[in-house]
Amino acid sequence: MSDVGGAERYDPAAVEAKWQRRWAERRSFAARPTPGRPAYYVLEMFPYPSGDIHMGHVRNYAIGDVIARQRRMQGDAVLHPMGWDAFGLPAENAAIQRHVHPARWTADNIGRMRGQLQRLGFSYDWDRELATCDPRYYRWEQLFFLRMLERDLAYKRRALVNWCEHCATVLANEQVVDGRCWRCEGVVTERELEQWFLRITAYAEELLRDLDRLTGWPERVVTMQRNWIGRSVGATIRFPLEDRAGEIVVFTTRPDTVFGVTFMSLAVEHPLVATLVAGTPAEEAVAVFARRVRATPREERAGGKEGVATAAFCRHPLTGARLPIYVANFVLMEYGTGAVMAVPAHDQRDFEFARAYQLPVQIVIQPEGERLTASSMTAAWEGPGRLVDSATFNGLPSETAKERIAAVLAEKGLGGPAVTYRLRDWGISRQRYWGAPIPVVYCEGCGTVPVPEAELPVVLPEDVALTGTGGSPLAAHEAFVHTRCPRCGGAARRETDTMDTFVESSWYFARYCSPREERGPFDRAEVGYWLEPDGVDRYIGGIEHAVLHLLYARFFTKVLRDLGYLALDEPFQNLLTQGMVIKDHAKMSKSKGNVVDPDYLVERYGADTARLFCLFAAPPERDLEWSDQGVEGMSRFLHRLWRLVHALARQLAPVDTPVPADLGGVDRDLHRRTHATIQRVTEDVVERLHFNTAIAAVMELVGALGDVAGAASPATLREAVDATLRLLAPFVPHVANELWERTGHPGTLDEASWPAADAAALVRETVELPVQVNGKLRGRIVVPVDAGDAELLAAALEDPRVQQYVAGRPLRKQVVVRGRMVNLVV
RNA sequence: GCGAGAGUGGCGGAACUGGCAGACGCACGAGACUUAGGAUCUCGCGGGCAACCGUGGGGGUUCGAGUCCCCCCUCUCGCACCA
Repeated sequence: MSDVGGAERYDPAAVEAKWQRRWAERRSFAARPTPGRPAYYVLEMFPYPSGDIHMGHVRNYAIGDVIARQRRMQGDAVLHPMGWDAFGLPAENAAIQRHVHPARWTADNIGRMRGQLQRLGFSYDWDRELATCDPRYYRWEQLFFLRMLERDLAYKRRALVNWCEHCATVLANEQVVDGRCWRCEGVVTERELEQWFLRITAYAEELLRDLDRLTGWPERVVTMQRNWIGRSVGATIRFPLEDRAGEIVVFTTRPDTVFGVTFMSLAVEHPLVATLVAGTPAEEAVAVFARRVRATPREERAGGKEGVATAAFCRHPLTGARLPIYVANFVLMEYGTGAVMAVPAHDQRDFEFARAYQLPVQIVIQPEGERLTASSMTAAWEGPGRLVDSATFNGLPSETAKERIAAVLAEKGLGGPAVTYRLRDWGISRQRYWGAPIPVVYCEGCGTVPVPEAELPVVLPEDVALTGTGGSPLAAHEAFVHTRCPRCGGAARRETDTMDTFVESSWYFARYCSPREERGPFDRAEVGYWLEPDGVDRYIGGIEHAVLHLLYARFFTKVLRDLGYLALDEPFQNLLTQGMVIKDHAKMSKSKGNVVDPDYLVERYGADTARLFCLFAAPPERDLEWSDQGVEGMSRFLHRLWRLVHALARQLAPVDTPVPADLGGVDRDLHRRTHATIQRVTEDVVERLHFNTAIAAVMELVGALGDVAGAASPATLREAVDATLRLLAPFVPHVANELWERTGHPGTLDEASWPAADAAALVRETVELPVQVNGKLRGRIVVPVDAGDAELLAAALEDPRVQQYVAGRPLRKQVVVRGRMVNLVV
């Protein structure tokens, strides 16, 4: 290549090292509350320190970095922190397999990954870095737990829980995916254990209601959370037992079908089952059946409708009819009351069950324009209709009947309107070592006693034996387990379960406001400045957390608000869920062998190229198909930019030379293009978050700049080059900064302002408009921008190609849209 | 089954409110510069000889539809015996 302008070759490694050093030395990205400046908090979901940064991280953080850098240039005070979701199972597994302590393993990984992030040039405020395994972090979490305990938002109970055999621990409902562990994909079974729960159900209504306020969230995520919370409106109905005290309470969404009940179905786990069958001939059969159902994994239970009759009966609360009680495999103890009133005529499951066990079908809803008969039915009628054989409710539409019947039940003390949620309380006990200790002790005399706040943190001891042979390592740590009861001073044992790591990630975003604060979890002023009242301005992460993390964090935010820590209803005002990084039509993963190593990319092409490709190849919310050749393309663009700017350097007017008002020809056009690009890029970056089109627009400007290099005046060239570098700064900060410095700017580009489009520059005198004949493009005309309809029409008719198509035929209609097009209908 | 989203060149993707389909990039082709080129630069690049035809398929609304309406097909994701 000819050595244009005497410049040396673009060497990304040298340029990037130089600027990264400078940023670190100057603490360029330290977030400082600045009165009079708008605060902007942009956050990417923090990583689990698994060992290495992967392309998914690079994409996620590149998106966040564009936003952070653009906002800084725009004049906002920006908080853009990074930290580590550092507790969790992989650390423990590594310890068992490789005999490294989880703390060591985690710290090493953090060190390595921090270096990788720094080499990518992300503009984090490293002074605010935090790791959740640090006692200075989790001590506050323990405090929150104690406060939740006081308010009965944390509680312990014996419960059926999801147990992952492989991970040897309990999983929350949210962590069971298709009957398998979310992490290791091992089969999940049921176990009954003493567990700590957080009462997220107390917030079900608010979590659901406030979804409507999350207008900055993708609808998909909102819908998933709505479905997960799963609110059902209906009624509870009490069915008294026959010949003994007690009753079966059911929840139903169809109180209108109550007169169609012909039997009862109980879950095998229902507490009443044992007493109902005790000493009856059914006892043995029910026990066998219950054992079998319990042993069946949840996903397989969905097979067929099966059940066993107990010998017991109950009474219909309104008719007094005698109803047999069954135990059935399809009734879930976790939902509603674990008991179902069976209405075979109007519920498909009950219908199938009734047919299988020859139970009566009683029609009580007749659909519009049809006449169902029990004997001819092949499926339940689950739709609306009018009530029949329902005493005083006959003739009512089913919708009205739902309310009337619920009201009557309430009057008579037989039940009443009720709402049920699918959402369960959050089980947070984990029988594992590498997590935050749950701050309670068990005293023989006093029972469960909270650790006094003054004694926090309950520090996780490091000297444990990690054998992998089962059982919590903490339980084997004598010095940790044996303690004194804070209440009576007697001997006591510590809780040896640790907290689910999702607890740590439920509040970390708030801790970033004051990560070093020791007097409390949050510094009032910092939290007030950065976070309140609307939360993180822009949160970016993968869709896989749509219900897990994002629901827990919402819950925690509301709890912290009610505990008086935060004046905040929702943690994340705007959410951007970025797509996966795909290669060869599959998600990049080690097991598939299709990973691209960011280190290699940085080494070979530089961080700027890696970032640019991630941002250019697809809009953020879509999946990104990896292309090695696409990466080459981005690298070429940066080399071209480097050469062009160097070639132009000597032609540029001094910094800040104003562009004259009376430009002509090439200059006028370049000036206009510069400002048009500023406008387009600003809109794409700030409002649409479509970085791919923003980059494309800058590429066009760079192309135009190359075309007019020799012809334009120094002042317009200076303006165009400066604008290009400013617009590129958030995407490729190293090379943009370097070129900025090399084109004579005294300050750094990081400190420069985001350019503003000048409306006057955008004005054009003439425009080229398409002319259609009968809706088909036939010609183009160049007309003054302010041309009137008549002028446009005349110009259109003068176009030779248009004339050819009109061919003297009379105009039936003409459509003239000023500034857009002309359509002639003949 | 319920819910959400998506189908545009060889590929990734543009076209924001109905108004020039395919911006930008990749791949590909031709040429230039060269001892050489996997560097760089220039030009071309939806299909068709053409009239024309083209945004998953079929209808419709409109002067005009990738965009709006109806029906259908395919794919992705989430939930799923939820009473």
